[in-house]
Amino acid sequence: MPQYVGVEKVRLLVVDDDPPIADLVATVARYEGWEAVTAYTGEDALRRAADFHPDIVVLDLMLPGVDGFGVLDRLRASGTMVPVVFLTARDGVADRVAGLTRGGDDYLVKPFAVEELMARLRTVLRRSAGPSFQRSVLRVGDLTMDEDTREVRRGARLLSLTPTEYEVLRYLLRKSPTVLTKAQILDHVWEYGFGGRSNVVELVVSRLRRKLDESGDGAAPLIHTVRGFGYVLRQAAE
Amino acid sequence: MPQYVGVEKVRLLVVDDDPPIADLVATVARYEGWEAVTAYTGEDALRRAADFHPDIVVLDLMLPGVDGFGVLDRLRASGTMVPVVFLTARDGVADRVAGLTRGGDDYLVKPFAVEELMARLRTVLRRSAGPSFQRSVLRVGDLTMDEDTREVRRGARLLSLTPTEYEVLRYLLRKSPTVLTKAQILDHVWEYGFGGRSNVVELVVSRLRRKLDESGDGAAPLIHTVRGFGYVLRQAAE
DNA sequence: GGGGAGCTGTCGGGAAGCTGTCGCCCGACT
DNA sequence: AGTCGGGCGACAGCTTCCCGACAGCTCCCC
Repeated sequence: MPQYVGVEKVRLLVVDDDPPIADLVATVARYEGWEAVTAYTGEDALRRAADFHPDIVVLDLMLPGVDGFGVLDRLRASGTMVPVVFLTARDGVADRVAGLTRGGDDYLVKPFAVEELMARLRTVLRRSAGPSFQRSVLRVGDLTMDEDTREVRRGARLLSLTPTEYEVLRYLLRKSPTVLTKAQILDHVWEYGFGGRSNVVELVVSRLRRKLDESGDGAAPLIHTVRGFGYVLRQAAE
Repeated sequence: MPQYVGVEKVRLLVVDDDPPIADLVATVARYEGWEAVTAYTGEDALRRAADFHPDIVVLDLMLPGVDGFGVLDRLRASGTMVPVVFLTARDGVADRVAGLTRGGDDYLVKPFAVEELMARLRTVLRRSAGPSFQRSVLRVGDLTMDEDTREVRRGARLLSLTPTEYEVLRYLLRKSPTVLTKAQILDHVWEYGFGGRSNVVELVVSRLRRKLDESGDGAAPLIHTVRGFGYVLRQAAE
């Protein structure tokens, strides 16, 4: 499985006053092999930051007490340059956040999809690692995905994917050659709280297949159905 | 027997208000060499978690009193990051669960098959163990089963199994070289409460044998009948 | 702010594959 | 030689999957 960020365990601090959300993020991160710690208040966040020394912070801006900006200011005041990825409500303070996202920082609007959050965290870490960071390119067979340029190619042919298709394909790529259930794909790629208990995943996979394989030259299919279980992305079943 | 998670005994807490279900799970886990403790109420669950320090929790969401979510919140509030596998009724709170399971935790719909639950528990444990988890591959003779890719091979030949066949074979593999009765196989691989007191097991074994041994080169049979008792998977009968 | 283009998800029909029942045959043990 | 458990062909009902058609939505451009 592609490993993005060094060999060390990444240390992540998650700050959100909504425990399920904080816990969700922490759990996903651990699932990726990171170390994660949560804080539900601004004060707690500062305390944790002081003794946990995170490599990256996920910070909700809507905190009771000391709000997200306050936490950020105090973090910076204490001299740490740890990169931060902000979480904000949709119609919230997007403009003010935008001003803060220079450097290695970034932000995401709630509700978000966990794969997207993890992708951004990886990107931010990669960039903050130094000026000489290398491109992140996922590859399976003759299919490549450049996560910086968002270019996806089958061989030399450039594919034009919609955002959803891109996310599903990225997840399949990252997990290849593991077989994923539709529920896993739905849970990781769609926003938490998405109700659709439907066949969206099937549909997106169907559209992806068409784009991946459309060239007349009969390229071998890359996305395989494991009937009764899910989908895999990999070369040649046998 | 393949061992999935370290050398220590896994400590499992099972929380379900239906004692037969909780006990069923606990019994199976103990049979696997784990330590298992049950709780039938939310309050009891929290108490047990506090002094038993489980490595993993099976948590029914439909609890009287403090419900599953409440238990989870309080567990997290007390700082424990123990992974959880949820149980839910079919058309129940599936959406709310989804929000919680996008992490590395997992969930299962009742009624479930015991082997499937154990498989998921092992997977969750494996992944939460750290970034360096390795593939889980079961092997007996020249038969291999990769639990991540779901690839099953006899030698180099790739087999194509249906979900039921896959589950039965996995159970036989995991228990090899123990002889299993048809009742054991039925009880572990089929959902509890399955009515078919029939010859389904024979039938699936029959189909499996054909697929395992079909190659013209007369590979030695791997599934052996112990007449009047059951089946074993192992090389060379004696 | 009106119109258009593209994206996303719902519905539903049709095809393919999977599962369990029936029942006959066979081989093993008595 | 008889009895009984096991093997397995055939089949029917059901589940799963695929994908065409369409409608609501968003975003962008004029």
